[in-house]
Amino acid sequence: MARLPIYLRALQALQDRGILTVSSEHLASAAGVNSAKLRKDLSHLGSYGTRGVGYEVEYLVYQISRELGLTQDWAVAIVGIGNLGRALANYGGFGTRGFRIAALLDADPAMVGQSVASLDVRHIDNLEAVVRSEGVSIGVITTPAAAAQGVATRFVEAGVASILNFAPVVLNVPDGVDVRKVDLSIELQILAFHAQRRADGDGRNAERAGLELT
Amino acid sequence: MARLPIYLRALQALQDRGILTVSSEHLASAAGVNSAKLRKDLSHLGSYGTRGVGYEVEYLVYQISRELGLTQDWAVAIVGIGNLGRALANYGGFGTRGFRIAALLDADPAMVGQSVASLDVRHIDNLEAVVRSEGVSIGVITTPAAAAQGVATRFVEAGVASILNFAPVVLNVPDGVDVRKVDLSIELQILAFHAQRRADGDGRNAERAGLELT
DNA sequence: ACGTGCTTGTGAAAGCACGCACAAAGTGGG
DNA sequence: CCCACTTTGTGCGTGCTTTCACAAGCACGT
Repeated sequence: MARLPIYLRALQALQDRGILTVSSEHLASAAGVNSAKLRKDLSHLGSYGTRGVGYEVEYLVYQISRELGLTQDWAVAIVGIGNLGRALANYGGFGTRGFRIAALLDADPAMVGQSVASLDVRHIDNLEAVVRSEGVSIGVITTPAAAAQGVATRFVEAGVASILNFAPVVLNVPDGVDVRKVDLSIELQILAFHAQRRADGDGRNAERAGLELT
Repeated sequence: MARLPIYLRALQALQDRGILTVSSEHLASAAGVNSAKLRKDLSHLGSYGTRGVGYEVEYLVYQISRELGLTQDWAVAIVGIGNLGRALANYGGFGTRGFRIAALLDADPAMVGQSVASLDVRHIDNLEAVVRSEGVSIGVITTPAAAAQGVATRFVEAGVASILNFAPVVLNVPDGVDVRKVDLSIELQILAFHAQRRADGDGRNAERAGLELT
């Protein structure tokens, strides 16, 4: 389920506050979901709750981490060391969650050799070698749109079956390869869409109110 | 619908290649969706296609832009000028799509006054004033998790009803306020989850095959 | 030992999204 | 003018997701 990471984060926040057990109602509101949904999600992992009490925070953290595969560590390669690539490389929240930035790659010779987040940027031609030597299993693409498909294909051919794509293109990959897309501009457009619907609705209501007054 | 921005991007790519009309089948494969779904989505905006021919690219771009509210321009304020905030400020893809970065805000006095993407970083205390003077209607939060809720509340009180949140917390906002969340670490966790399921499945199959051979 | 009060886990209903498959509608050639 | 071909728009069945509502189960005070 795509919601497990959210639960995990909420649980870790509770853990930091020293809370030992939590009810589904509580955890659900912290995660922003319905409590029945949360209970059903958790019941798919097994019965880890105690009726009348709730869930033991620490045990649940462990179970969800295991289910998500965070007990092992995943080597991540980032291709495209622009502003966004650098921001990701410097983002501290990965290491603590089982993810290790194993390599930074770029096509620009001026970028190669620079040190970013205590890693040397290497040339994209080394992609296959890096994937093999570092055991990379997750690829992150932060290149311009035009370069993204090529990088994705090389990742796939090198054996990387999980790709996180920040470039604004739909990637074409074989079955069995998992691509997730994050598009900042699309998020803004969706917000604008809802904002306009709100405004349109207000406008229409105002008009109608006006008409009714005449 | 959340898919309209994807269609729009695909259409603009077609437009750049000088293509004048497109069939639902074609556009759907470019956008990575089923053609029936695409036709149903488009039919909700009205009947803009011609049977036997397809859709006129330019007209469809205009209609979707209008539906998304991209014909007006939206002022965006970014709070939290760390690596990610800077990356967003420098990202060029916004201006061309009706979004204008109107202000950059940060709580750190050392950051205030610096120039990022030809904008002066201003202190967070000016949030309400900036929202009013620039007509900000979309707020982007790229602060650390601990500061995010406070910023969100100030945005809401200043009249901003659309928030894009990159901080790893669930924001608490009143009804009528639209929050979208982008969490890089969660995306990686979902990829890891699927990767592990693939691996587990392989393992189980291998085991079963092994057992069947004994 | 027993009842009271909470909380989980889940059956059942409702809602929704997806995709097939086809009728309606337009185009172009003969 | 008609026919064959293409493509849109949509009715309908199917399966998944979400939500409600409640029985089963556990802890605690008496």
